[in-house]
This record gives sequence, structure tokens and C-alpha cells, in this order.
Amino acid sequence: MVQIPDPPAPPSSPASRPVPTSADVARLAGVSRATVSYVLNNAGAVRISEPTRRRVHEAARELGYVPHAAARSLRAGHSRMVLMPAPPVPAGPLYSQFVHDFQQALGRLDYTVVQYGASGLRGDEAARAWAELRPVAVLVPGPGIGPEGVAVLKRSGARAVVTLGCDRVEGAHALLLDHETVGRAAARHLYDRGRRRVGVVVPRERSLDMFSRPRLAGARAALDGTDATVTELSLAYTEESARALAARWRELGLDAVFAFNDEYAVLVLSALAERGVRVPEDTAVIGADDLLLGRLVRPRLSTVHIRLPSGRDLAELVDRAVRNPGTPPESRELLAATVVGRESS
Amino acid sequence: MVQIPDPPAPPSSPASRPVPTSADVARLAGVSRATVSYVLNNAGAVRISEPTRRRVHEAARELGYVPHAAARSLRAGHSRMVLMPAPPVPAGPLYSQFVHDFQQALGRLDYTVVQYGASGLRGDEAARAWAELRPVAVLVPGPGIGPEGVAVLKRSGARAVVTLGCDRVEGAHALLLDHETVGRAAARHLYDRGRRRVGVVVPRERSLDMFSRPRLAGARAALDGTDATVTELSLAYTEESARALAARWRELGLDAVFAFNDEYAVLVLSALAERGVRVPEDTAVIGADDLLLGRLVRPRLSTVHIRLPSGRDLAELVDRAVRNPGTPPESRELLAATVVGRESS
DNA sequence: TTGAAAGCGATACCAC
DNA sequence: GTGGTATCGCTTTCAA
Repeated sequence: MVQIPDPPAPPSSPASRPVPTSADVARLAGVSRATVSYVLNNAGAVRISEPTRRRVHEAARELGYVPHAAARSLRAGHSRMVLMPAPPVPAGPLYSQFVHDFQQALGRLDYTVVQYGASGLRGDEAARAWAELRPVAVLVPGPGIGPEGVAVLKRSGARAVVTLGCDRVEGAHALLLDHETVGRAAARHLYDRGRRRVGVVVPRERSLDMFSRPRLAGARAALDGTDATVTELSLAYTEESARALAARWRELGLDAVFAFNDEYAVLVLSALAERGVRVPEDTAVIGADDLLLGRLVRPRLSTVHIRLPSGRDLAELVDRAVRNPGTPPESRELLAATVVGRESS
Repeated sequence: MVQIPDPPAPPSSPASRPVPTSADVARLAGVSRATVSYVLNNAGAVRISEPTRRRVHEAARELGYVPHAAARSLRAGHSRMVLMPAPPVPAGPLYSQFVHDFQQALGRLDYTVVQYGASGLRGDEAARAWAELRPVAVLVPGPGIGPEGVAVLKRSGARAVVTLGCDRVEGAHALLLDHETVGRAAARHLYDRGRRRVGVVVPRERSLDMFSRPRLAGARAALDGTDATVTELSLAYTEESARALAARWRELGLDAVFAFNDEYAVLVLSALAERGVRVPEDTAVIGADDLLLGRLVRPRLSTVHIRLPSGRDLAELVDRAVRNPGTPPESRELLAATVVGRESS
């Protein structure tokens, strides 16, 4: 091997040695790159003598060699990466828990879950950005993708695309979170308890629209054609906003409120209590998501319980789809939305 | 276009065409791969005739061509990926918000944040797994890495390693979350209000030990050498567990409790109220993290406010470190822990 | 048991 | 303007 004088080093990297490659390991161990690969990957098909193995391992350790995942999967032609685009809004407790479970479960199946924070792009642009990573499967939260996006992903090798949102997308497996059902269940519950002037809290945070709009629509739908009215109430997740809302409570003349979720509901509850509005006597309150929080406040909060998929179930669905890419996409209804009536309604 | 009879398809991929590459685009457009690359990357140095450009773009669109990120960064020798190993525990509200901000901010600086769910590995194994991805920077939450891990990452090209946790790690930038300070602040506050028999709630969830232990230790340290006592109270995040704790409250004989964080504090508050223990008269309660939640319950919850780094600040730190890898690691104290006294203490 | 070499996909230098 | 082609790091077939 001839020593070629280095070109004048670029000033950007002052003294940093280049990252060691398998060739470096081979050189140091006095073997070929092929042997290095065999040893480090415990290739069963090939027998390598014990002394050689040791020399290779030692050389690798000494250089701090770490294989290059991109090169590896480029050569292999596939990876076991499951991509999850990060949602455009900070994760809530339900979602955090779900992602965590999902990661654990897929990890046990030997996949690697990657949450990819490529915000700023949207629609097909985003799908292309995800496809560049050549994931074996993609789990898309919310309405972040359309049929063309799914097609792009599949054409670039994704063996399963799963959407976790309100509506079915052509070509993708769907976990349907039917938020309208949540709104409908809440509204019907309030109606059954004799309430007729129902407020629906809609978060001012626009990033929650994808959840809040369907919930509002569901409530509207449930009460349409009855003698009850629905009033949309815009609310930011701050005490000031809640106080402002409570201040005009009497003039609103509502006898019930469905508050998007338990966190907003507790916020409302607190502001109403401050103004002396009695719950549930003057106004019934119901939230959604059945967070522990709702059981801790007084009066205990009525809520709509949502049964999310267990991370394990979903991991198995993904695994099945990956092993068997021919099968037509499944759709699963995931919102068995059931009302949990407690003290506040 | 000639129809070539497929070779006996491997049963794994029934009808799926291979993923299109730039070579396919070149073939279809009747140009070379080099030209394709120039056109699609808008290479400024080279002029390509307008008709050629169009042909290339059209071919790419028709094939649904998406460049292969791994191949690209293999060739380029670097990427702009910032790796964040996912924490071993479902993210709390504070952390979710922080990650979200951090992602947005780094996105604006043209980095890509990737949360990597490689649970199961630990210590140097984990560091090696991260290094395989050749990230340009790594942000490690918690005590997930040691000095050797940092060295491994740097040797494989990471230009910045930042730890977000309790203690400084050799070679890495550190954002120090000194949880002992939180415990100390809480305990001192209770002491100043005349409390002498202090309980400290420690979550039974072992994955929170990395936060809860230092908080407990801080409380112990603050009251050490005074006439006050500290009692460790194990508590799971469930109503039953809280009720069980409340049931033996009298016999515990405590006059104050520091409850790890606001969520646990509210849980305790609720259970105590149920047993008729008056707060703050019989027992003072203080939480931590200053979640909105604490302002919504009655009595309003005293808490320890923690000032986390803004995502933007941290993004800038990372960017600076990446552009200028020579500079010695900075350490920043991030816990300006200040007590917010409200009604519960 | 080990080595030489082909190639995975994209890019950039150097000719034409 | 455009086309060859070497190269990034790794795996794997084939030959020795």
C-alpha cells in the first residue's frame, strides 16, 4: 500500500482524524475487508480462525470502529426502520403513552422506530421527504398524507403505510380515530340528562383543529333535529381565556358544555367554580379522553373514554403488513367511544 | 417499451417493481445519470438546456422517483441529522413541549431531528447504535451515556454531543438539570412555613428514578442537620395507590409532603381530601414543574417552577457547536428552581 | 480460511 | 451543455 501525501487538509476539520472504516480495521488487523465483515457480523456460513477473529475484534476496538448504517442498508437494499412523522403539535399524554408502547413493541420485533421531525413540509412534499429515508413502514398521525403520498411511499419501498386519523386513505392501512363519534357521544349524553343549550369548547390552538372540528361536528350532528342548540366556544389553554369565558357565562345562558378534552374541561371547571357557577346544577360539564386528571378534580369529571389501539396490537399489524405486503389494507375502527358519567354532568 | 417476461418472482414481493433510481430516470429521459443529478439538485455551476431539464423532470415525475437519502449522505460524507434517543419513559408534558420547540427551531436552521427509539440497549451499546447513524449531533436525555459513549460518537463524526441531565459528562456539552435543587427548594419552603415532619413522594415507576431520586436527595440534604425529618413515600400513579397512602396518613403523622411533581401532588391532594385531611392546615402539599394543572385545583397547588431551556436556545447551541467543533464543551445550569407558593402550603 | 472484486445509489470532477 | 467515471462504506459471491 503506497502512502499518498494528504492533500492540504480543509481548514474546517482541524485535527480530527477521519472516521475509521472497515478498511482501516482490516489494515490494522492485517486481513481483508471481507474478513472483517465476516467476523463482525458473526457470519455463520464462513469459519474464521480464532486468532484472526481476535485480531479483528481488537483492531475494531482500538480504532473505535462503528459500522456505517447507511452504507450497510444501501448494500442490503432494505432496512428495518419504521418511520413516524412527528405530529405538528406537542404530544398529549395519550399520544405519548401510545408512541412509547408502540416503540417498545416494535423494538421487540426487531424494528427500529424513528420519529422524524420534518415539520414545515406538507402533503406530497412531506411524503417525498419521508420516502427518501426508505423506511420499511410508515405510521402517519393525523391527516398528513393523501393517496398520492401513499403511492410515493410504496413506490420507494415502504411495505406498509398506516394512517392514524379520521379518514381512510386509498392504499393505506387505517386506524380510524373517529372523533365525530366522541362529540356525538358527549352531546347525546348531555341531551339524555335533559340539557338543551349545549356549549362546545373548541381550542383556539389551530393545530388541534384536526381533533376539535370533528368533535364539534359530531356534537352538532347528534343534536341536529332536536330542540337543543349548540354554541361554539373558542378557548385558549390559559387561565385568562377561561376566566374571560366564565365571565360571560350567564349571558351565554348555557346549561351544558362539552369541553373538547379533559384538560380543557378542567380548565373550564375551575373558571366556572371561581364565578360561582354550580356544576352540574347550573351547568353540566363533560370532557373527553378519560385522563386520570378528571378523576382527581371535584366534582369528578364526566368524560368520553377513548380506547386507543395498544402499541402491541399496532406493532403486530405493522409486522404482518411488512411480511406480507400483498394483502389489501385493513381498516380498524379504534374509537369505541363510551361515556363515563361522573359527578360533573 | 418492450414487455420483458418477469423472472420467476421471489414469493416475497409479488408484483412490486423495483424502486426507481436516478439511472432509471436517466434512461427514460435519454440522458446520463450525471445530468439527472444536476437537474434535480439545481446545480448552479452547470447549465443545462431547458428542454433537457423538462425531460428529466418529467421522467422523474412519471417514475415517482425519490432520491435515496442513505446513498446521498454516504456520498456526501455527512448529513444534517440531529439524533435524540427517545427517553425510556413516556414523555411528560414538559418534555413534549420542549422536544417540539427544539424540533421546530432546528428545522429552521435546516437540520433534521430524529427521535430514535432504540430501547433495550444501554450504555456503550446504545452509543454505538446511535453512532451507526452518523448523526451530526446528538442530544441525550438523562443519564444514557458515559464518557466512552461520547468518545465513540465523536470518533464516528458527531460534531456535538449534548447531554440533558443531572451530571456533566466528559467531552459533551451539558445542560444540567439539577433535580436536587428542586428537592432542596421544596423542602426549604416547607421548613420555612414551620413544617417539620416532611414526606417525600417517590413514584413507584422505576423509570422516573432518575428524576425522583435526586429530588428526594435534595430534600434530605436541605433538612439535614435541622430538627425536621424526611419520610420517603412510595406511590404509584393510580387512585388506588393514592387512597392506600391517604389511609395511613394519620399514623404517618406528617405535616407536609413534597410530591415529586404536580401530577403526583394533585393525586395526593385528591386522596387526602377524600379522607378529610385538610390542606394546608393539617398537611402542606407542594409539587414541582409548575404545570397549569396546579393552578386549576383547589386549594391551588404550591409548586417548584423549573425553567427549561427554550428549544430555540438549545438549537442555537447545537448549531454553534456543529459549525465550530473545536470549542470546548459548554455547561449550562438550567434549573433556576423557584418556589411558587400558592394555597396548598 | 482468506482475498479480490462487483455493486448498492448518488454526486462531482474532468473531458469532450 | 453533457457524458463517463471514481468514489463514499459495506456485504457477499466466487476463486484461490
